[in-house]
Amino acid sequence: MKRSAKDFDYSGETEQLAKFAKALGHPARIIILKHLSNQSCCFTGDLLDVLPLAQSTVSQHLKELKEAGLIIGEVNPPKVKYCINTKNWGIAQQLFSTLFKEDFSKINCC
Amino acid sequence: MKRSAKDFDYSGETEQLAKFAKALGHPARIIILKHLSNQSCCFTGDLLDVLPLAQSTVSQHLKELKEAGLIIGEVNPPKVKYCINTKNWGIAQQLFSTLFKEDFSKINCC
DNA sequence: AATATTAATCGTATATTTGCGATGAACAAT
DNA sequence: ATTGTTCATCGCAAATATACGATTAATATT
Repeated sequence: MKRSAKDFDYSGETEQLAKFAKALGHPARIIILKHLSNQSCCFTGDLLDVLPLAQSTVSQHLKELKEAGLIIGEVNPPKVKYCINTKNWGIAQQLFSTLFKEDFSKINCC
Repeated sequence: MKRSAKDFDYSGETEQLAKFAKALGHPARIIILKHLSNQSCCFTGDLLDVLPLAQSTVSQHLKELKEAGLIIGEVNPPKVKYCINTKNWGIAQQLFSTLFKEDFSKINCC
C-alpha cells in the first residue's frame, strides 16, 4: 500500500482504540468473545461447534484476538484454555465508553 | 475468498456490532468520529487539516462511516456537513456497553 | 512404540482495505 | 460564460484479511 510520506503517528489512545475495534470487527470474533465473557471461567476449543468455520480458521481468529490483547491462551496440551485478558478488557471498556460518552439523544443540529 | 458452504448468518446483533467495530477499526476514522462528537454541532471538511491523508482518502473513510451508519452527510454544495448519526450512535453505544458489561476486575480464573 | 487428540502453522487462493492522483459534478463568485 | 471551491468517484497498486486443507507439534492413551 502506498503510504503517506513518513508514516504518520496517531495518538496512542487512538491507535489503541482502533486496534481493539479492528479485532472486534468480525462476527466470528464477537461470538468468541461473548462466549468467553459469558463463561464464568475459562474454556477450551468447543468453539468449533459454535462457529461455521474450519479449525484452522478459528485458530487464526483466536490468534488475532490474542495479538490485539483481548484474550489469553493458556497451553495445557493437547488442549488450550482461553480466557478474556481482563486487564485489557477493562481498558477497552473504558476507551469505548469514553468514545461514546456524548449523549446526542436530546440536542442535535441535523 | 473461499467461504464456508452456504454463507453463514450470524445473529443480527452480532453482525451489527461487528459492522460498527469494523468501521471504528482505523485510527483515521476514530479521529473523524472524535472530531464530530466533540463539535457541539456538525461540521465539514476541515478534516484535511487534522489527518495526514489525501482528500480522496478522507472521502473514502467518510463513505465507510456513512455506510456503517455512524455518520450522516448533508450536502450543501459546494460543501458537505457531516454529523454523527445519533440514532445509530446510541445503538452502537448500547451494543458495546453490553459486550463489555462483564466486570472481570475481581473474579477471574487465570 | 503406535495411535489418537488437540490446536498451531504453512501454503495457497481470493476478497477487501487502504491509499494516491486524476477526473468529474455541483454550485458560487466573478 | 469562465473560474474557483469542495467533495465524490474512478482507476490503479500494494497490503491485509479471510478462509481452507494439509501438515506439524505436543502430549495422553493404548
